[in-house]
Amino acid sequence: MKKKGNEALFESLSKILRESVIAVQGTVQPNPQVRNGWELLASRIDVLSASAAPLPLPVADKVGAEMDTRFDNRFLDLRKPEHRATFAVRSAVLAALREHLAAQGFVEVHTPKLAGAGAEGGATLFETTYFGRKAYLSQSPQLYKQILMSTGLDRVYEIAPAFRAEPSDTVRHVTEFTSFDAEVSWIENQEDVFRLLEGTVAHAIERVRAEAKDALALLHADPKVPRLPLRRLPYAEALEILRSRGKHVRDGADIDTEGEKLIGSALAEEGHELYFLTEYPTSIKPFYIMSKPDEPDFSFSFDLEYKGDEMASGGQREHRYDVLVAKMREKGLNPDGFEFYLKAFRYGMPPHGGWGFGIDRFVQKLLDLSNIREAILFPRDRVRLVP
RNA sequence: GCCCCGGUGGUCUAGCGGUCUAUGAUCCCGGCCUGUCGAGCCGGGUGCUCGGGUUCGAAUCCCGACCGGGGCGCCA
Repeated sequence: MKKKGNEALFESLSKILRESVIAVQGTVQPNPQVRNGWELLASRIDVLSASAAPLPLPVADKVGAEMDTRFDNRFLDLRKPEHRATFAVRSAVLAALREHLAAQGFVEVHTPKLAGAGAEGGATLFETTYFGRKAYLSQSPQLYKQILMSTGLDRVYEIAPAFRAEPSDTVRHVTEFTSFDAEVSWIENQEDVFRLLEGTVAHAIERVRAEAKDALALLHADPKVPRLPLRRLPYAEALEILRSRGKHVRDGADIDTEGEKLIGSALAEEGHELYFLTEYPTSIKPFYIMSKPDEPDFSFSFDLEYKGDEMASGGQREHRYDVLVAKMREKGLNPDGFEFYLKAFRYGMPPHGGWGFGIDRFVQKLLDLSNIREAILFPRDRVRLVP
């Protein structure tokens, strides 16, 4: 826009406030001085929607903004291309998961998010009312996807919100997250589950690299495609690694965050960003996980770790009715409250296994985002319920 | 919930007992300049989270509330 030639138009242009929505009519012509090689010589400018000032959040300015300010004004925050890029990547991840699992014969399902009873007991549930009755927001599709294993829908997955009323205040927890769950029948053993999960994750990273190049460049991210099979690190070996690094974890106890990070850096030194931590003690896993027949204190369970953070947990499920009921009692749960679930095990249930995988966390680690909230459009945490 | 750190114009910051009628940037307003830039220059505008206390004097020190950041627990 030049002042000489059309002073009135220049004047009106200079009155337009930042972030206004405008329509410009004019001539496009090449110009080597301009970044993209083209410039638009305006002959007419219409303001379709004027912006107010000052902006509650800088968009094109030199100054930054704190996370809280950003999430209070997410619509403006997302006008920054590098913030939008995260969601292009997230979308590519989701497309890749669906594409890959469809090719493996999976069916995408949806299970209820309103439930009459707590799924696994212990976990903190959001309570709500349902026509005068108590109801809860689902914290996991676990029991439903297992029920489906008795139906002939042998391979299912679900990508849906999950709710946890745990007051966790960390960069990797939110109260509403997107869970990618899968469950597979007729498995031989856990290896079948490992292969499916690692193949799916590797495919997702490959596809993001291929299809979200611009977004990755904006985010200065360069995720590595893992070599398969991923390292399987049994719990007992993990404890040894910790001991060799001066950290003692009692055999049978859970590995705390510090330990998890130590193992993460140990395996990173061996070149493993992604790996399975396997065969956890039975005592720290839920009732539906199958114990090892030869060492019942340990289980056919696993976590998938990525850059020292937990992405998924899963395992082979206990499909034998009597054993399952006994395990519930051992964990202090009353089987009567789970009749809707147990019923499905009484009339023929194939051996099966699966996982629950955190999409938001995966996008966070994939892009090395410092906070999981960055990977969510409108995050929900202990204090944030708006917008 | 516990531990550590912090709350200064719309936004992001400097200041950490008097020299603060508070720094710089951004933004907005006015002016100048300008062929490429989240351009530049000049002038103006907007602020110490709230409530107590200490002190001759508090943005600055103490206590509390509220809010935020990080860590832990827990997990996806």
